[in-house]
Amino acid sequence: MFTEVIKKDNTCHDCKDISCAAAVLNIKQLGLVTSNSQESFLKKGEVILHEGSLTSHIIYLKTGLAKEYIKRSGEKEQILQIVKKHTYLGLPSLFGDRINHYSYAALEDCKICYIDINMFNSLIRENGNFAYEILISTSRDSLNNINRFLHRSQKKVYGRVADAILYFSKIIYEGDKFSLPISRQELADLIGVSRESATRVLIKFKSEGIISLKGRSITIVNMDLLEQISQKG
Amino acid sequence: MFTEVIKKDNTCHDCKDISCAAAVLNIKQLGLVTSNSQESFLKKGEVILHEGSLTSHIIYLKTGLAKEYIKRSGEKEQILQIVKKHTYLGLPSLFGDRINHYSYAALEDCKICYIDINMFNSLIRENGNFAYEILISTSRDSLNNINRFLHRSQKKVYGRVADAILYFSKIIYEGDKFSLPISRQELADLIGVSRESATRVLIKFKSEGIISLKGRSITIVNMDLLEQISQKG
DNA sequence: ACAAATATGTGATATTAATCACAAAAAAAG
DNA sequence: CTTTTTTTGTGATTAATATCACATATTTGT
Repeated sequence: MFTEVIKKDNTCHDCKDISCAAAVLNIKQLGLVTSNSQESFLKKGEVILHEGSLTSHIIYLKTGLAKEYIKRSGEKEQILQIVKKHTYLGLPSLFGDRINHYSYAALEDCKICYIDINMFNSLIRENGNFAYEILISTSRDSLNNINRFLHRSQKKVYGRVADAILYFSKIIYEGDKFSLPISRQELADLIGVSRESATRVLIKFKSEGIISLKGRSITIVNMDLLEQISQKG
Repeated sequence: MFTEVIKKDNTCHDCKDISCAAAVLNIKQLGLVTSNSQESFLKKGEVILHEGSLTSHIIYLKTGLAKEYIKRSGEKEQILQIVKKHTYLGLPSLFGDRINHYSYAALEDCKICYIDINMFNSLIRENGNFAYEILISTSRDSLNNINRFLHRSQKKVYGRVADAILYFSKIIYEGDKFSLPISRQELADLIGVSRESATRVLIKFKSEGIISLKGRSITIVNMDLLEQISQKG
């Protein structure tokens, strides 16, 4: 019985955290994935993947939260997005030029799966439905990222901070009370403003009763107003 | 002989402007594409596709140049990129939610091909190699766009204008002498600055001998310096 | 528990680039 | 070939936000 439990945890077929895409694979293909993938654990703060490295494996985030970012020497860090569990990391890089374009670091303890890229590619070529699911996920990701960037560039600091709070509320935590998984500096890097400006606006929102704020804990008090600020820039 | 020429122009198999992806289809599949697609012509300035519309057909740009942009009422126009021939328009929108997220307008007279989306989708599902090619093209597009946005947001006006000039030189025209296909306002919309600022910087570059400029014609005189300005922001 | 290191908050100042208000030039229309 | 419309260029002004320079918390390590 004990060995059976271990076995369940170790096959993709029985994995609770299986991806939407892998769900369309047949038993044989899933078995292939099982024998060509490797689970691993990372502690909060650890780097999962570094930009510039060659993609030797696909990484699938089974549990936990990570940041997707770029940090070039001399430049300030830019956070593209916060990545939730059940997501493949760096797919566009794999299909683009096989060099990772973004870095990923764990914001919480994470469970990840390394998957062999050659097997991953052959699955795409031999199973159109799998390919289709991957296309859907990369397409949505692209639309979301570009959408966020486009809007950001039209907005002033108030609108951007409002956006960030709504992003954590609606996309990441799906609730209006949460604890930010990132520092003020990182929040600023996520929305492309200075740390000081981000801080100031958060405190302004607090003093105006739009949010309640204590350290990294935020509760949205006046959602309508926050959305209005996000809209109007 | 005359009819043969006509026929050649009208089948995908003999199309000079066939996409990389379609090139991996077999004869039968190409025949299917031929009978489910329709060529069309657009004049400079015409809108090819409007954001918010439902994707009823995939559009493939056979010849000409177009701009990919977003224009919401009240907001200023944002140009995402200039699209060259041999490109599918709006693929991420098709796989995302079937609503077009971007608009496209012809910057030159264009020849386009409307392709039925149901057939396109079934080709992806039944031909993994085709799917793979589509994945490559959407992935590269996504990386390029996000790369451009990320760098832009770190740069001041000088760096952005330099970027735009280099973009037309290296990506669009592949030469250091070209005529801008867009107005000053559109150039500003492409790099996210005001028209006045864009104009001022262009003139500054001209007066410093970095480019020669007459109306919309640009020749890059000092490429090294221009690249340095692009790098240093 | 204490010291050191790191993160956060705050005011003053500087800088950048947008906006405004026109003038000039170029393109389109008649 | 004019007249009208659109695009482009230019100076002055304004507004937004980054930067700097610290003070104050908070976290981490010993």
